[in-house]
Amino acid sequence: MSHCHTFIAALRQRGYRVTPQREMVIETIAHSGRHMTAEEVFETVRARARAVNIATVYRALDLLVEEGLASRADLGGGRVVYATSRHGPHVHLVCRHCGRVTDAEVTPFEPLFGRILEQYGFSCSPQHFAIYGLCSGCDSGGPTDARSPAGD
Amino acid sequence: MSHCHTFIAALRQRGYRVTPQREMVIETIAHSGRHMTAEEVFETVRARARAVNIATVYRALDLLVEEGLASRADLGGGRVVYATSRHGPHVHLVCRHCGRVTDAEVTPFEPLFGRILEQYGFSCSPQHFAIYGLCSGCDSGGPTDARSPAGD
DNA sequence: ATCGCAATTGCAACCAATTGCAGAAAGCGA
DNA sequence: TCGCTTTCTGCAATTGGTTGCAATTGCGAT
Repeated sequence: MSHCHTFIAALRQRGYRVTPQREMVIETIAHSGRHMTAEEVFETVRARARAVNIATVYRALDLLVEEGLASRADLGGGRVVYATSRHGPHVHLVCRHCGRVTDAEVTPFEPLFGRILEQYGFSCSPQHFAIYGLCSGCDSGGPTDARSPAGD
Repeated sequence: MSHCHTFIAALRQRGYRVTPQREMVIETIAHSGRHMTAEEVFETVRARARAVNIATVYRALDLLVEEGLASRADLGGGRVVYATSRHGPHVHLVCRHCGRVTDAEVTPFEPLFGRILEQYGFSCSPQHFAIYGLCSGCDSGGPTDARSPAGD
């Protein structure tokens, strides 16, 4: 189901070496079926082979992203998550109050992205960034920033 | 034009102390009229008072954001920029190839944000994040950048 | 103007992520 | 299967940003 062998074969085919470390990183993100931070990947890999170094995990993830086999999404605030490219594209809605991440369909964004392309010549990559805001729980009660009562 | 005294008065009114460090940070971002990184603010402040510590600049900027007097935009890849709240809201389009930032109007986004609010109960804060993608120069194939930075 | 206290700062330790380098090992050819 | 070459890994040092704490200082009370 997770097609690890596909990713591994892709690496080999492109002249990269297949090492146990890379194999475990691939299996980790492929089996999880969700987005993971590098730290989470590291912990999972380390449960199987304690000697693996975190620098290696970062480098393996970078390689996968570079080769288009995985995607990296920057959720802001230093949170970066990875998933295999088989994890379909979607938009991350990140609550800037509670930090919760909601995955949203890309479809409703497409007309807007088309318009941005027309107007600014800029083609959006929705899976690579996060939309900041407030989720339903935090919007109703919590105080927010973003307003300047002292304006002028 | 930069209304530093307004921000300073706002701080004092809310019970925060007005220190030379905070004053210089406020003046720096208010006078620049653009987005600045913490490092840039630090360098500017340090040109006036060498002894100021960068941790203080970070804390001052955090406070301003917390109090709604400044806005923080996370451009991804660890790039975080600050501006006073007088700098009107807009969306940052960040090219993930050449790194160029284009400021876009918020207006065309609003219907979409309304729809996201309906569907997910999530209210977007467009000035706080960046839209990743490829600018016209990088999208067309050529890695060379030929676009002028659209304001800021 | 001075006092006193709590907020604020500078310092240094800390943390997460990145990088240079020497040794280890993947994978090719023999 | 055995070396050889080149890549890859682990380690340790480094970087950019954050945090705990003692010393400093803004500012209201006196």
